Amino acid sequence: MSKELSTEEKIREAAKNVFIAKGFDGCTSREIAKAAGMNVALVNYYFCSKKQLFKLVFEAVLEDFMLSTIEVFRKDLSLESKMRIFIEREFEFLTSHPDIPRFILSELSRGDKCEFDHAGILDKIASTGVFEELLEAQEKGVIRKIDLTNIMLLIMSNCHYPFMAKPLMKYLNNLSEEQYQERLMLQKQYVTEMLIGYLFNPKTNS
Amino acid sequence: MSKELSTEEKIREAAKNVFIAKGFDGCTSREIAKAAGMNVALVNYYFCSKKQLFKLVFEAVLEDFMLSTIEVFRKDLSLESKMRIFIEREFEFLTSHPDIPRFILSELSRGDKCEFDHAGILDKIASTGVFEELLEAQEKGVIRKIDLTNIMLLIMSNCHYPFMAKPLMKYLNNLSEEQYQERLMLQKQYVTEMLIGYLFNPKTNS
DNA sequence: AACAATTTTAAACAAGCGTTTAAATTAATT
DNA sequence: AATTAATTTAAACGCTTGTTTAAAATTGTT
Repeated sequence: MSKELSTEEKIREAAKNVFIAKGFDGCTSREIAKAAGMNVALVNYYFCSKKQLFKLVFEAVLEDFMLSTIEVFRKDLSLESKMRIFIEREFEFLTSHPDIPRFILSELSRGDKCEFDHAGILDKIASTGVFEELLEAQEKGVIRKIDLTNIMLLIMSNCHYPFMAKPLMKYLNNLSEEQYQERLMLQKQYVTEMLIGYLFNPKTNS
Repeated sequence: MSKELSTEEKIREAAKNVFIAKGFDGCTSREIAKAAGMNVALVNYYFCSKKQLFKLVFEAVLEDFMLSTIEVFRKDLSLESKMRIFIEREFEFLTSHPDIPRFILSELSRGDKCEFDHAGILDKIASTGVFEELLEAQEKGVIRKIDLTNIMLLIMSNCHYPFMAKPLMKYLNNLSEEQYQERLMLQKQYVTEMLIGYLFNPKTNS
């Protein structure tokens, strides 16, 4: 635990936590400064404005979120193994960062905050070769012929939503935190089986 | 289009739209009043405070959202047919109200706004007999033996998330509104097939 | 028509917002 | 050690926030 973070880094780190927890509209510059143990004016000294600080934080979080688990597709494994490991790691990442999907979708949905620079993300995903691999597998009849957007949606739906819906599910079903974590680990298995079963070996299904 | 709404109803209606679009933190009392064509003071005259108005709106939206499509389980159809029709109507409802899932999950995740009264919702869902029907189907081996919480999660993930993720998916994949609507309609089919295939006839799968 | 109750309005309130300023402090350079 | 630059601070700026007030306008009642 090296406490050797610069003032700028401390503010950026605190801002990330506060923004993710409360959203851009739900927090104040003073709250961020206090969380970083700093004076309010320092936020603008280093980042010009709350808006600009948010833009920096959001872009970093989005990139980290989209790229953290995609690396598995560079490995030399079968597509099915990659898919299983990808889902495994996606659940692992979200267990540590359960608020990030909601944060990203919420802030993106009111996009007038600032224009986000996402240019590189899809390119970096593409650089793993995952898209070519999927298309090739479709032509070989290994996986179902579905638009990649829909495949992404199927996988992301089943990985992200269980974490986003935690307050609702705990509330409706009166579950403790531990109980919900149990359901999450079960959900990971079900989701993996279901997605693999649906996407792969399409000849036996349709 | 009867414009015969009372002042109170006009404010409630405007508040619903503004809250759903911008969130509790993202809008002001004056904005709601203007959207209703009313004076600011009238908001507090009829609803005491912004917080209380929000609580009323949120509870109504949540109840409407959770109950709008569950009625199909009262019908006299096979469980599989009910499931298909349920998903169909869920997508239909969300096509008209695409922002509601994100609204509910966002506002619930920072629950200190006010305590929400949800007591009746699960009871009303239970009154359709859907839970008994599912448990019975599980004992008969018709559907996979999975905790109801996980079944709910599977269905809700695949119905809600595609609408919540619209800004992200349009952005990442450079899709027009029309193109995304196309994917949504395809997604409905895929989700239906996948869920039915996974949940039903479990003997042939595991 | 006169009165009372309800509804609507404009104006104001203190408190908090993002941001700026200018002075105080620390660090770097000569 | 003296001087300059960079950092940090406390205080203030104008503005918006949620809410309240008290008067005006409308409606209902006798």
